[in-house]
Amino acid sequence: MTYVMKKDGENLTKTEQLTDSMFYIMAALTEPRHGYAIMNLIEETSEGVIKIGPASMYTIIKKLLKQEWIYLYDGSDSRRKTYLLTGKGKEVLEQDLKIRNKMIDLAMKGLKESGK
Amino acid sequence: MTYVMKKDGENLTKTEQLTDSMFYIMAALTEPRHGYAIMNLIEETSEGVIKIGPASMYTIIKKLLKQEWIYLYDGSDSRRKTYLLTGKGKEVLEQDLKIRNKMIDLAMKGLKESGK
DNA sequence: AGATATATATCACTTTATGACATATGTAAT
DNA sequence: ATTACATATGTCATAAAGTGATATATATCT
Repeated sequence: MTYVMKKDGENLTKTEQLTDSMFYIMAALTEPRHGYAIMNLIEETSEGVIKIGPASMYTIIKKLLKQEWIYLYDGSDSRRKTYLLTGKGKEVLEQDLKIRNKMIDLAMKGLKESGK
Repeated sequence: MTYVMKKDGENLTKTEQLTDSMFYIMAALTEPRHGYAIMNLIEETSEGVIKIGPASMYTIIKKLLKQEWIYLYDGSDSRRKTYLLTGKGKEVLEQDLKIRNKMIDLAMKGLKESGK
């Protein structure tokens, strides 16, 4: 997702789909969580299928911060860094979700009709 | 998805999540389609957000054939190569869908509760 | 005949993801 | 107080995945 300024100054959002890993992490950051907790949440939610290791986790967090889709929510605990979605981050996640749902509908409709 | 043979000979499926692109293409192959048609379907379904170019398309088709998740459905037309999910492919897609839905639920529940 | 849309394919390059490792703190048991 | 383990963050080199540009050929339309 990048924000492009049109000639007339109106903001238009040029949409790009999130990668899987970015989506998972942002999905977890609708409420304040720190990296380690996000890793566990994703693993639990996916029944152990999706595992985001520390390398992926902290690489992606850095990227999301840079985009300003998440922010450092509470640095009070020096050991745990807690993050949360920004307003822009929520918008990006919502837009992504919309497309993800469309693709899932396509797959589910197709499987149903192929009589599985 | 890889199939692992247990000591007792029972088949157990060790699950791995599909990449986005693999998922999109497999979602399109619940009915017979050729590469070019898949590209268009994905672009249309996603309202132009997701674009799979020929490089990605044919690279991934090759990979899916190798895994035997799709097969060459009808080579009658020498110009168009039509593909379809195999039984194994359907299973993989269904399993993937299950996890995708769980992650989407997490995101939607979170967004809702964050009062957006 | 020329232009455009359809259709498949490959190559070199970029982007993204990750295993292995390093570091440090909290917590529980001996 | 020491060992051991879970928690927690971080980096680096490499692997995996994705893609823009380009090439080739056929079909369709004017």
